[in-house]
Amino acid sequence: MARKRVTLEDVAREAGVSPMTVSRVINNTGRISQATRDRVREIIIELDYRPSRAARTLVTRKTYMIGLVLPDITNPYFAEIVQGVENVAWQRDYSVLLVNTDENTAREQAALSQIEETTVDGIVVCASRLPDDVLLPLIERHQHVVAVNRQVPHHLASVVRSRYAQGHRALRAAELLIEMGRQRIGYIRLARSAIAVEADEFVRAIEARGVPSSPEWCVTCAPNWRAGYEAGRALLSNHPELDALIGGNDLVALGAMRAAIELGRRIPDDLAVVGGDDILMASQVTPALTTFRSPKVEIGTTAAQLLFKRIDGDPNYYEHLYDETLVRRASTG
Amino acid sequence: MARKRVTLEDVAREAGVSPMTVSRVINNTGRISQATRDRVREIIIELDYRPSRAARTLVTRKTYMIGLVLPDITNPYFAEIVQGVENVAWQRDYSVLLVNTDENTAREQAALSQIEETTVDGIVVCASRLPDDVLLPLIERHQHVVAVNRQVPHHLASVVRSRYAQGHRALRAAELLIEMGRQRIGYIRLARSAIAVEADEFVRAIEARGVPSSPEWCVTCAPNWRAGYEAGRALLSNHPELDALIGGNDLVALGAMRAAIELGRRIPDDLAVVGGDDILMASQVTPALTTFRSPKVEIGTTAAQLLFKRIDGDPNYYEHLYDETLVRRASTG
DNA sequence: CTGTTAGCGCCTTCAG
DNA sequence: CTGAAGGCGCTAACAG
Repeated sequence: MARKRVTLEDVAREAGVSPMTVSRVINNTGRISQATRDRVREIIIELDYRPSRAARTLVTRKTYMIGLVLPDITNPYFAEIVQGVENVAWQRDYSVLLVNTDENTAREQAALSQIEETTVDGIVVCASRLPDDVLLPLIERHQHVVAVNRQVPHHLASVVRSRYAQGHRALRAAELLIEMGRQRIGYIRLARSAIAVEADEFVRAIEARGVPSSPEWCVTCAPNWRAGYEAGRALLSNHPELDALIGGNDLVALGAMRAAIELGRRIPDDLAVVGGDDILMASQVTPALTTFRSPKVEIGTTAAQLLFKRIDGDPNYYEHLYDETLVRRASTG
Repeated sequence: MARKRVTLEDVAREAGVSPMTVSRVINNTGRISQATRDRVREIIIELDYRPSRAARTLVTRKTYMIGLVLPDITNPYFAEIVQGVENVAWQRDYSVLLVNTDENTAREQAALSQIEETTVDGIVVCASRLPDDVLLPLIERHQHVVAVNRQVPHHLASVVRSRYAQGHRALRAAELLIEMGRQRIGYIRLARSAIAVEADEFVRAIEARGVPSSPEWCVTCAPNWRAGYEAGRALLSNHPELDALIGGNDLVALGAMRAAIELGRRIPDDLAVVGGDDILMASQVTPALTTFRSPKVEIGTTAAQLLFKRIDGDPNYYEHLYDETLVRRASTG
């Protein structure tokens, strides 16, 4: 059944040249006469020869693959980043090894330590949930890495992240809500997120503006719709006094908004809601969600480009900052 | 800088054993005394030895990677399939090579012909847009392939697909709409989709029920929200008489529904809308979208399982049929 | 239980 | 412009 694999040597024999010549034709390297080049090409097609990646990798040490580690592919935010990375990789004839860690840090850790240089020429790590003391040693072993939405020492990786400080979104959202007269702002922050602000910091920032706040109005949940729904339901049941809600990302905010509606809150009259990354759904629900637009595909393409810069030999690490712009919609009135 | 790679031999030398022994320890194969096993393990850690995948692949002919080819990762439908595939691969210590073809058939073709057996141990192909005469030769070259939502000869690949015939969803939706009294049903079908029904077939099926229809009420568009929006806008502008709309999938139906709302149609009073796969957004918009629920994650896990069956040596190809169940929501009244 | 031998398929290096 | 030799790092198949 499995007829023997066609190798370089087979092609060489058939073409009456040395394996080396065939190799040169394939890689377009060295000087080869047009005649033999054509002849070899013919034989390659005739024999349906396909080079062995493994053999090539063994000697060149290049895999022509990049790794992409992310927490949840079903979050449209990450799906768009994947699209960006994929596009750039495609143009460079690279493949993308996807590792979806399903918000599981153990899995992420395993992935990062197993995806060696022998598997992949470089790595893009998205919004890692791992603490610094676990993540940094892990990326230290890789020659080329780009971190997305995560601060990492400049000598370890390139970085693509928001121009603003961590927690910026939540604080900026709070500011907006206060300006609009909201006085009791709930906050559903994301568990283990590098960009979340701590509850007490959030409380202090709000109180600094002369508005009451409380750590009781802050809850933490996983970054998906279901978790947001449940967190919102719990928070609003326990604290009916809230007149505004900030979600760590759109999915969470949308889940919470659904819970609010089910609990009879009218939005934005009784309750204003703000999200975080502007996924499609945010603009399509009723009322539409006020959120921050982030350039998702661009994040992916830039991350891939910075990675290829390194792969191409540039010894520097870079930092790319992107802007998040507030998009005001009906959920805040 | 790049300190020399640590190899099996280094470990062997340091441990005072033969490379073969080290290999056996790593692969947990053969009988090794506990003493030497421990000793070797120690040295491996001490030297921070990592096996070379390429070298191993070269001799074993196994890459421990599977390929996943799909048209659009930003469609939540496919994102969930990815999640399913990823989970199974993860359990088996396999990696997933993702190829997002961006609805570009040339790219899909390239991917399928380049992702060789030397790169990947098997392939899952989702909803290929390629015509049979292009797709079949392509998958013929691969030892192990699973096709999702696509009919393929039983001797070429395993298949995961809906229990119902092609076009079932659209026809079933039409039936429902007719039952509910709709008389002028528009259809936005997906371009190059294996599950779409042809316009004239659709028209005939409806007329067979004594309801008027017309090919003019059928348009074709790309399977994304934007395209659905534009198709819906055009269709409703040209044919204000329509009182119902069927979309090829949820994204398209949701886009069309948005267009309808912007054109002043009240849903479901003036216009009923039906979608296709039940993504999260379908249940969250207002009015919520009537659609068909498909077991997306299950599709992914099943596809991966069927693939591993083959990889594990089962010579058979299988066919897994899943059910799509109608979910009636407000968009149809 | 452990070692030896012989490649896997390709590319680097050095000769012509 | 082309070829010969050697080795990348690992494991299969046999010996012991």
